[in-house]
Amino acid sequence: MSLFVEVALPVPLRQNFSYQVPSSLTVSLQKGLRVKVPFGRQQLIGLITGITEHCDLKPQQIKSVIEIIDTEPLLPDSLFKLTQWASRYYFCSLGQMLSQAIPVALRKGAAIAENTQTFWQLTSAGHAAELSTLKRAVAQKKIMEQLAIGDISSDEANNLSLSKSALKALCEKQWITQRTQITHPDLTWRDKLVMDEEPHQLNAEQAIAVATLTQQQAYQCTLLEGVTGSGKTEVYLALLETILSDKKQALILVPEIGLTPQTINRFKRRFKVQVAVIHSGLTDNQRLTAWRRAKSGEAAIIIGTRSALFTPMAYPGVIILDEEHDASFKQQEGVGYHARDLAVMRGHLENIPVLLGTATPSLETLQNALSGRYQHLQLTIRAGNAEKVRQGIIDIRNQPLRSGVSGSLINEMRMHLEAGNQVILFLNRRGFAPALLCHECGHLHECDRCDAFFTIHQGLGEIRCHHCGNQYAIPKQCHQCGSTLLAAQGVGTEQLASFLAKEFPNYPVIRIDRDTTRRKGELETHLNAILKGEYKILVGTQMLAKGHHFPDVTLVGLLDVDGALFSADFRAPERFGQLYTQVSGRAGRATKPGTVLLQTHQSENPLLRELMHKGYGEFARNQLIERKLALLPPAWHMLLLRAEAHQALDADTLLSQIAHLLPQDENCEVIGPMPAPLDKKAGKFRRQLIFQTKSRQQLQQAFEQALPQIEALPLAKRCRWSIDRDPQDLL
DNA sequence: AGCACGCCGACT
DNA sequence: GTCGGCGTGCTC
Repeated sequence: MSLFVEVALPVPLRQNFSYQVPSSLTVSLQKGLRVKVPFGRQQLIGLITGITEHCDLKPQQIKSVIEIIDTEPLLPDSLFKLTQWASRYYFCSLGQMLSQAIPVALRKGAAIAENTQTFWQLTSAGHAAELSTLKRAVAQKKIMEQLAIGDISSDEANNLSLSKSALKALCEKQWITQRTQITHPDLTWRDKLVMDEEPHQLNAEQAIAVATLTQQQAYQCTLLEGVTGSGKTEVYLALLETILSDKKQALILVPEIGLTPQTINRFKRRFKVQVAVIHSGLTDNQRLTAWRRAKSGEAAIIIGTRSALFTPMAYPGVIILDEEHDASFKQQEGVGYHARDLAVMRGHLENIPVLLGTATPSLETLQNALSGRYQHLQLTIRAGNAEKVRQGIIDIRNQPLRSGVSGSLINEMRMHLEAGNQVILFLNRRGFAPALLCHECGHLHECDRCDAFFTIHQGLGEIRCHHCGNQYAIPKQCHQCGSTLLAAQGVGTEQLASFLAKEFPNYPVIRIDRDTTRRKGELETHLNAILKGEYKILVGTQMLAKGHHFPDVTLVGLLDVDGALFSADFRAPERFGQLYTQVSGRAGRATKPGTVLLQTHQSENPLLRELMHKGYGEFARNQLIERKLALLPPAWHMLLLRAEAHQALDADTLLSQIAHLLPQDENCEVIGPMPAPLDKKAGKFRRQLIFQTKSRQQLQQAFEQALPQIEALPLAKRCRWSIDRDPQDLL
């Protein structure tokens, strides 16, 4: 009798695949093992999700499993369940979810087994060898001398910069050889936790928070709402002390930009334990090593960005998500999962506490905290009695602006600079100018593949489309009328920085945006230079706002408040509130009070006024009420369907057909199809459809029911379309 | 996503 | 005459 397995494969198809298991392989069949299978013309590695004795497919359609790779399931039960849950929630296949959740090396077939270390050692011939014969081979002689003292691991060999070719040569002479040894996980931290650094004295609020958190034994989600400078990290560290002494591991998730050496060191310094750091810069093998160290329990602390959420732990103790509101926790490519939401689910499944920390909670989390689903802890005291910042609005209606800067802001800058301080200006448009305008005919130069204007990059001598990467030399003549009177329209960071350099020749200016920090480590270098005071004027996009603290900055200017506040996106006010609160929390310090200035055409805007006078907490609570009235998340639940086609009509038709398959009543709403905010991108037309329901279950149920019918639509096969549950933005 | 097949433009 | 562009279709 033959056996079949259902296999989840890393392909973007919403289904599993059945394979026959040759009788030679049926011995240790089990759910969760990896298998190598033929797939089309290629071979892929997938995970067994089920074992059956029957298969409905025609025998000639079924292929056979090539190899069973594992002897034990790849993932602990809780993580297997988490990816399963996530694949249902995000309407993708388990295979798609898994391909985000497991390290690439494992998807290529690397062993789950413990980490191994390779050593170089002398052979008996090597021991007997006469070193004087190596007079002309200095590198080889050095190696032989080292090995005579003792074996050397390949890591050490790298550190000692032993020559690779010399090692190879000695290997060929059979004087030395390699030996691999399984490194047994070092779990001594569980016997006795050793501290490397004395904990700081906690203030009353922090002590209460820590006392509350350390009592949590089972699943419980907590929002730790702490103003900037209130010492959230101290609370994390104190909680970690309890978790680690309880012999349990901690998983710490931080935003993409937050994983700086400073952050990591903060955790590394306090405890004498191994910390596994997982970030995008790791190679596949480094990532796998970190994964194994976490899985074995050797790494007591695992700290990483979004995808680190899926790291297995032998002794799960707590999940901490710092800067909970940060948008980088939502995956944008492929399956758009939200690490915060999945972290909460993982906490459930592992039955461990989850801690969400931020100064500016997302409305989703705030709602859960206010409704009592999450415990709500607050830190309101700023360390060192930092003085409250001075806030001001610069009304720029009818004001002359030079490169986007008003006279009042220039004056204010001069005062702060002359006092020896630093100034930051935020402008969320990189490049020199966001458009190229013909002075004679008024033609604005548009990208030929997108529905967007070209941004001028003066320094590069190029015009670029920020949406598709299209680029040309800056034209000398208008494309429409041939006039040579072309003018830059609007202001970008490049122009702003060069204007300021001229205006303030004695104060060095630095620009921080995606253009100036393209290379790896460049951001770090620039940040350090800023901290050292090498620059006095800092110009940047939001990139500069996140997670960095510059103690000598006393003036922060936000230049494009109007653009940030009135974007088409429903989350724009929330985002602006968070940005504003983050930057104003960072201006100045105890001895140097900070100033935050906003340039706007809407100086009377009630949202702005509320934010400035009542603070983020109240602003956010009112935003929640508005979202409820507008039937928007988190009050209602949203699913965004995007379709892309060369013919706008195809995308439109597909989405209308989908719209007809979705229920519509007082609890379910279908909006669209409508053009996506960027109508045409990279030569393709984009349309979108929003499906909203009053409750989460309704959305799940209704869409699960409609999905097979949607997939059966003929257009659905020809048209590129995607599902985004809980979209971050509608762009 | 890969990978192959197939059909039209600019090159040795 | 071919190389190579990417549109289309398939994967147990």
